[in-house]
Amino acid sequence: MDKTYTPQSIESRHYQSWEENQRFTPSGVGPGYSIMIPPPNVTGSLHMGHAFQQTIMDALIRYHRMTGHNTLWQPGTDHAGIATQMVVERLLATEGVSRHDLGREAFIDKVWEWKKQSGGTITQQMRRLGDSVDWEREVFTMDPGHSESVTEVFVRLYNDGLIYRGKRLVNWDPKLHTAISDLEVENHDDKGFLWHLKYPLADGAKTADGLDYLVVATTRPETMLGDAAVAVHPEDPRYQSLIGQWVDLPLVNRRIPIIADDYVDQDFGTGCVKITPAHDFNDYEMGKRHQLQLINILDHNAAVLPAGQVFHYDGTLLPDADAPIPSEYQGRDRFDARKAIVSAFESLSLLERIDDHKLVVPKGDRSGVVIEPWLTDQWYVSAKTLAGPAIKAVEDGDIEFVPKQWENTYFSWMRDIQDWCISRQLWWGHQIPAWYDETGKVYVGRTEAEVRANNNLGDVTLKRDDDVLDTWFSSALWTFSTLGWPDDETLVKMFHPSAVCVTGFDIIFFWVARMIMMTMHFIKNDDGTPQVPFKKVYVTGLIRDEQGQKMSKSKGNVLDPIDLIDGITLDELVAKRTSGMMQPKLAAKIEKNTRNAFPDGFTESGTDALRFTLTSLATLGRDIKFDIKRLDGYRNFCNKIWNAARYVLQNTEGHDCGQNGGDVTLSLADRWIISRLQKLEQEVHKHFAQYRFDLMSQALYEFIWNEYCDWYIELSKPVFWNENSSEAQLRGTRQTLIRVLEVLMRLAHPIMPYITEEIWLSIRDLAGKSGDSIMTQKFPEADASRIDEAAESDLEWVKGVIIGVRNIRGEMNIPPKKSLTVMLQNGEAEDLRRMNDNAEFLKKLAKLDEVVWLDNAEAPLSATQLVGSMKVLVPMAGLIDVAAEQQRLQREIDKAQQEYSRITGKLSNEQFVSKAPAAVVQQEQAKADAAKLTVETLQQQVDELTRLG
RNA sequence: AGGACUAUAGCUCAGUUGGUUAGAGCGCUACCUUGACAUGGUAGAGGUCCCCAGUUCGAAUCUGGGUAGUCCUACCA
Repeated sequence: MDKTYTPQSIESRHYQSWEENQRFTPSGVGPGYSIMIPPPNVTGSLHMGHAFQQTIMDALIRYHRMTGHNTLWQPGTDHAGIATQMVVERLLATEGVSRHDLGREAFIDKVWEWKKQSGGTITQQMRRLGDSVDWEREVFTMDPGHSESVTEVFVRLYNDGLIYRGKRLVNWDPKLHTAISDLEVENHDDKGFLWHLKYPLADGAKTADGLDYLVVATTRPETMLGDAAVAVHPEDPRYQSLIGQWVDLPLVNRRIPIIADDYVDQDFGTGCVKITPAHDFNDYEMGKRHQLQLINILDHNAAVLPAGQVFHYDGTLLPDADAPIPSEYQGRDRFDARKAIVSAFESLSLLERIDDHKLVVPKGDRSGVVIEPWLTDQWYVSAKTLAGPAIKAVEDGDIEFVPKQWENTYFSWMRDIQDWCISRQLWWGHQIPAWYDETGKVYVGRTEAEVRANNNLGDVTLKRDDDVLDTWFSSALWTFSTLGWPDDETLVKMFHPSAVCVTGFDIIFFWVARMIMMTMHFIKNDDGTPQVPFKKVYVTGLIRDEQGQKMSKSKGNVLDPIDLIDGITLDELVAKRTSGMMQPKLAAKIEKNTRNAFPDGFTESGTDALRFTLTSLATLGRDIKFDIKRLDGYRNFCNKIWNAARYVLQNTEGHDCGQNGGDVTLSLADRWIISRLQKLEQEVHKHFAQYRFDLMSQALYEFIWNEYCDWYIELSKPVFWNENSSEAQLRGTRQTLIRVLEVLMRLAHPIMPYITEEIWLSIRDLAGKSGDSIMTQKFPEADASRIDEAAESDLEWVKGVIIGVRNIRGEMNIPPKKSLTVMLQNGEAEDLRRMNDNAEFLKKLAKLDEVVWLDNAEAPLSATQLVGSMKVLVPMAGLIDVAAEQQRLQREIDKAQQEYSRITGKLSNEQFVSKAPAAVVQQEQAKADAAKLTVETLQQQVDELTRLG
């Protein structure tokens, strides 16, 4: 092995070998265990969140592979309709070409081209991360197989009456020219205005106050062009007499009725509300109740139409109805029209006042522009029906969220679920399998031929629906469509339901909930009951930057996991973060922040260190602030492992490690580390079962560094370097040294695949193992018979003495090189036995010349530490300042005295003694006794120093 | 408006069913280049567990209230 740990030189080598040897392919043996990767957007690249989730998935997959499961990790990427289309359009825009210039087919060809080029980025990143996904089964959501599933699901849902088409208000994105679902709308708090407009009463009517107008308040004055009524509360005394009367709508000269509806809040503004059913969701509902006219005044750009279009609620145009729009507003953008309309009201003295107003503005999550409620024909999924079983599955525990509290989030959304608008006016995506004849009648089928055949259409002209489906409609089928549904269900039987869905809380609604609904509708258990897509949902926190900010490209604080693995200079990092920005103005700020946060860029850490860092952060909380210091620490940990392995090899290679039998004598240290190892194995299994990757990492770190390296390796040295060691003793320690390391490599492999493979291959033979890769080895199982409590407490005693001596050295500034004589006094028979058994360990690790047992003999002037009741004495003879030692002892005495008083106080409380469990009382009593003994013994020692000194 | 979550060492975080002297890493202090490792070793300093009240023999942990912060959902023109 090389002297230094260089991750880059081992990582690519092993990944390539795993892939070439098809180690990621399901074994075909054992119970099925599968995870379907949340498919990343094909045109993007993986960020820290992906690295985090994929590390967890890979750890689970590798663990289950090693515990004998038939394991499949299904990879793939998502076509991400809007996002991808935008990326490609932006690319085209740099050449001055729009998608309309190209036409639909040519544009889609361009997208495929881009996908081909960019899709490799993600798969390359996944390989670098060590993901053991089954590449042979990789799926892209626009692949023919997946597309076929999408069509099949659409057709079946349509036939089941769960998909319908209708003209309704939708969230319209006037920039992207498509409908989007509720979930894709982000509500932003914003400061705006409340315009108070006067609407003159018709036919000479007057208000209770004698005014000849009503005042309505609005945040969107331009919508008045489409007003259909003014509403008041039915019990509002101010307007009782006006209900059923009319107002003359200014500018457009239409009469609109005054209606009563208890939706109106009497206390807000004037208590009068203008109703625009075609441009507001609440108004739409009210309009429906009162059969008001639906007057659309905007086009797909959210610019004002030449004339209002009046619809009925069944979506048909009312050709006779008239909603004229004055020419000065026609064709003007909504915000432009707003200004013009406000000033028109002002010049007509119809603008009462303008108030500042805080409001919530809906914006498209992709485009960022203000969403317009707009009347269009769209396809919907009746979500309520599908939601029923999906809710029940979680209620019944067929699906469990980890952590559990996310179930509430899920329930609250599912129980109030709205119909899902699934059509998108895009070109990139799964085109809706619906055809229209010349009368506009719709036919749904898998293909045009099927539609014609099923409906006896002969050679009637049919036109396919232009729209595509919401990307999430397709990804909702992910768990079963990737397994070959509907053509071949062999793999569905083998791998479905998947074991766990590892994802972020931000897509519980988008994806998790919809997967559950769709899967349960289409996939059934043998007994005919709906089958869930996965049994667990492991919800991870979001990875935030070092300040706790969400990572985003526009903030310039994203981290590319590969940069952490390979390292990157500050200049390169700055360049990366400031390139291709939507708002180049921010570049200077980003550069400054970056230089400030990472003045040295990143040094190479390797995949294993990154993965270990990510798992150690995987607590069951919400947010994770990514602290680069943690990564540094775990890179050092990898280095520690590397060097420990070097030590092990140096002392085992070319020696007899008992691979071929032979007598073996185990030292106390050997028995101790073996015992500790069994407990570690138990712990790791437990943490996997409970998804506590943080505790698992911590347990491994703790064991490897603080037990194996700090103590066990050090304790092996006295055996190896003692010329009196027997062949059996040497063999025993070599064997333990190598075998414990070998087990540790298997235990750590799911988290740190590369370094464990590298080391495992070098020590395999010495450890008496065979096989081509650690990946296919059995995961360690604890052997309870090897737990040795006696060895553990003996070794604790040994450590206690050594630490006691080191403490005296440290506190008294005795040079580490200086050999000491140590005396043990006031001990019991057990202490004597332990001393005799472990003299070599003590001498070597505490750097002692000798250890002397004092029966009743008087001790010389000494510094003292206690191990239980036994005194560990370091004779002072010129080494130690008496006063200093007395002071040090006094501090210890004070501490113990405090402890003693605290506990005796507790014990003298009758309530405590009578009500607390006997074991607790006993334990407290023991603690009190120990503290008392400490005080007495140390006090005695202080007196002794006074007497002798 | 409703709901969820968070608050523990200078920083980033653990702390299971109430019983610890409240832990880890990083950082800090002192000492140490001994033959796995200075990406290291040894020893150490550092905490009003956000505040108040309650339950209990006993509260970082349970309950109620408050403060601060984060997030989700909904939204009155």
